[in-house]
Amino acid sequence: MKELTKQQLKVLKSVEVYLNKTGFPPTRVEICNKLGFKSPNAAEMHLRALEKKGYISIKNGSSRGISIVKNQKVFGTNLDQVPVIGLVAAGSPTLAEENIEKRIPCDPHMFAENFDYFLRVKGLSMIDAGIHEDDLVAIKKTTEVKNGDLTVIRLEDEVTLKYFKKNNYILELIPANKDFPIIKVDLREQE
Amino acid sequence: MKELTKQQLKVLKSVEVYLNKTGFPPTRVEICNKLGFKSPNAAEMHLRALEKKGYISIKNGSSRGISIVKNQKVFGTNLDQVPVIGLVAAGSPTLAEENIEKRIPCDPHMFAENFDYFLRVKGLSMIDAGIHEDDLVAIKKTTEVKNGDLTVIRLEDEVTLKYFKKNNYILELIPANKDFPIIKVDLREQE
DNA sequence: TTATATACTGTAAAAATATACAGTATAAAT
DNA sequence: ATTTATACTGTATATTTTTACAGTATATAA
Repeated sequence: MKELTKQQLKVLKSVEVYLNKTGFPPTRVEICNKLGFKSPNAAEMHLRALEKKGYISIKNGSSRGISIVKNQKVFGTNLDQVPVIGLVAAGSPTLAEENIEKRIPCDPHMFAENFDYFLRVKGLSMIDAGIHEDDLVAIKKTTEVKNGDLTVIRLEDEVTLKYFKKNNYILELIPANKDFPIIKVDLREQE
Repeated sequence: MKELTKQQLKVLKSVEVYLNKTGFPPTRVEICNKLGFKSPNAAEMHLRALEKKGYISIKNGSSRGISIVKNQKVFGTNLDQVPVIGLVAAGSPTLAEENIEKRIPCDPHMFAENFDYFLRVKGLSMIDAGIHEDDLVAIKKTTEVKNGDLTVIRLEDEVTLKYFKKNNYILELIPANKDFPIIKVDLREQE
């Protein structure tokens, strides 16, 4: 597990103490008061760091929506902390820390195959496949791609979700939205 | 422990389930949705009933400020659920359920002597003793009253906090506020 | 010297939340 | 027949809370 800074550890501990004392998690402001910060944003940023590193999980928009992540192997259901990657326009989505939006406790076997991470969808190019803005798409890393597969493709600086089709040297990337063009790539010209 | 109605039990269980699932307590609206109520006030009233009966404690004004009361003998510090009684103008304050505002987990030995319940102060008659509106006063039930004691006195339909002074048949009740009169009672006329 | 990461302050707005108040409905008790 | 307890609906408001944005300061690395 990723290491914590001194301040992040303080915040984590103060959440645990509050939880033990009251039975519910603290607010940002309560953490500030306890640790002597003067801005709720100080607590917010430490909490988000703790979330990224997998020590806590935060339910967005919920007051006191903090829960501490245990090494939970509860009743055989293996709840891992699956990372959520933002679909950034530039650069390939990787599991590097700076790309992790947060982690969600869930079973990677919840679908037929297991998967490695979630990708948060930006834009509307997949709308005909029922995938909307801000949806989470479960992604499995693989080296084998078959024609017709829905894939995460990096083309130069663009990362997109497209259907995959390859004939010899001609690669076709088909978006699931009629308003978007089919992209054709000649693999002899471009990688 | 006081018995619960069917609905109160449902609410208590749903709080426990939510807590186990998320790690933090539900809001009134979340309880409503889970149990099919259409008004957050439905949840509120059941929660307040559970609080009165000592099954949960609620931190007023805090979101999700619900904690489930365990039979806590944690580390030797005996945390009982001490009831809070509203100082109602008419009738004697008793530990009967309808008078219990709520319960607070605390050690009855936190002061020198132990005590039976808290009384919530209404009015300003004790202000010179440093007791203000809405303060909680720890009350010990007793049959022996000495002169000079601060006592809870019932006179006909009035319940008040007063200093106690008795000479033969003349009882004097002295308020700790110069703006309030000393009440003298001749015990041969009135009980 | 210019980034880059950590660690904040300060403010503000939108959303979530607790909670008060005024009703309605129903069954059981008086 | 009227009260009483339980169990709600529906609405509204004040407060709490999250969270975004724009800065500042400092130390370390390139």
